[in-house]
Amino acid sequence: MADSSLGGALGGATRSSGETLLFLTDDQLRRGIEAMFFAYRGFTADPDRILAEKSYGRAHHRAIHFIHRTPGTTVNNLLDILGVTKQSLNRVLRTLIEDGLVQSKIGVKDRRERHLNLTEEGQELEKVLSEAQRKRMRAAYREAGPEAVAGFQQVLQQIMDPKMRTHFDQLKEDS
Amino acid sequence: MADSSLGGALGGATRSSGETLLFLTDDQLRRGIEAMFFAYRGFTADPDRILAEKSYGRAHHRAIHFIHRTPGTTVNNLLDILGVTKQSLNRVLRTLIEDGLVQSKIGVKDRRERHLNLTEEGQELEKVLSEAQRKRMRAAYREAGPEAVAGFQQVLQQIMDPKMRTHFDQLKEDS
DNA sequence: TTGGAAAGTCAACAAGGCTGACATAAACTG
DNA sequence: CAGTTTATGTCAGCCTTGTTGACTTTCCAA
Repeated sequence: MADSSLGGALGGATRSSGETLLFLTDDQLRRGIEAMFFAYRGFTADPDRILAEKSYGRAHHRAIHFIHRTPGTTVNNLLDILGVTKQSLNRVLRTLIEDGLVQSKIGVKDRRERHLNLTEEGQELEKVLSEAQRKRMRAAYREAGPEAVAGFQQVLQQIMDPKMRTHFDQLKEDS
Repeated sequence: MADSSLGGALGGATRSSGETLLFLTDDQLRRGIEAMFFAYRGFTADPDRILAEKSYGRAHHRAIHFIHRTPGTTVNNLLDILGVTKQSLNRVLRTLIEDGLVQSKIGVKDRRERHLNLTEEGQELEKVLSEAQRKRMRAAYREAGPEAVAGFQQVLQQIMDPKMRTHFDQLKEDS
């Protein structure tokens, strides 16, 4: 086989336009996979500690986060974003409503719907949680620099399922 | 306060050397946080489907991954990397050993230790799982390009807890 | 030879996923 | 108006995977 063949394997890498794509080797991919694993642990560590004190879990954090992001959202919309069953979400929402962190209002146009909002107490917890998480992200961003951050965002968006990317893009819009 | 003061807030951004660091606004940070959430779901989706068929879970995948990465590792070392309790890990390891995917050998130098290795069957499952996960990462890397990938790695490393970064770096070395 | 480390086990519990079944109210449709 | 669909909530039960605490066995090392 001639050396000039296109797309041939080269030590696990692929070849394209005569350039070796080293960033696509299985080794590079494995590093990315392990980085995702270890980083996600760090990513959730700070909120987890705060939540544990209040005997809440990550599920509560996610609900609080997205209710904060899209105030007045319906249960169905939240289910779609969070990707869990309504039974699972309902268990979490019930405790948040009982504890006075979330308010559920019957829809005006469609009275079957429940519109969810954070109460003042809910806003406070959201702020504590998000600030703890932002603090770590801010430090990471600062260390890595703006170009790295841009790449970080690009790759994460590609990793998402297309449906989740739609949700992500919609959240981005109403900044 | 004079306008020339350093480190003053500017529309949520910070100022450094006279340059506005837009990538450090709370809005940018929030985007990163949401991207991590949605991307991690995609990241685990493919292996999760395969594992569900075999009635295993993510915990089994993690054990298999790191045993594959560091053959002959001890239980204690694995505990350190995975960051769970030995009871939790033991439950997972027991099923993997019973099912013939993992082999546990008594240490030669220190007979208290158990050295873990994947059996041939274990290697096969590991390959299926990691190839499914790599496939998505490979597509994401290809779409984003090498510079984005470098940034992706940099930011993830900064998000990790220092202790986890040590583990990550050690795994990187013996590539 | 004895203390302590490594490993394993048992029990109990909780969070947070899941399925299935069922209830209710409201909206929609023919 | 009757029937169907939709949105939500709820009950019951199951699974995985995390936790703590107590205890045993093995066995290295001082």
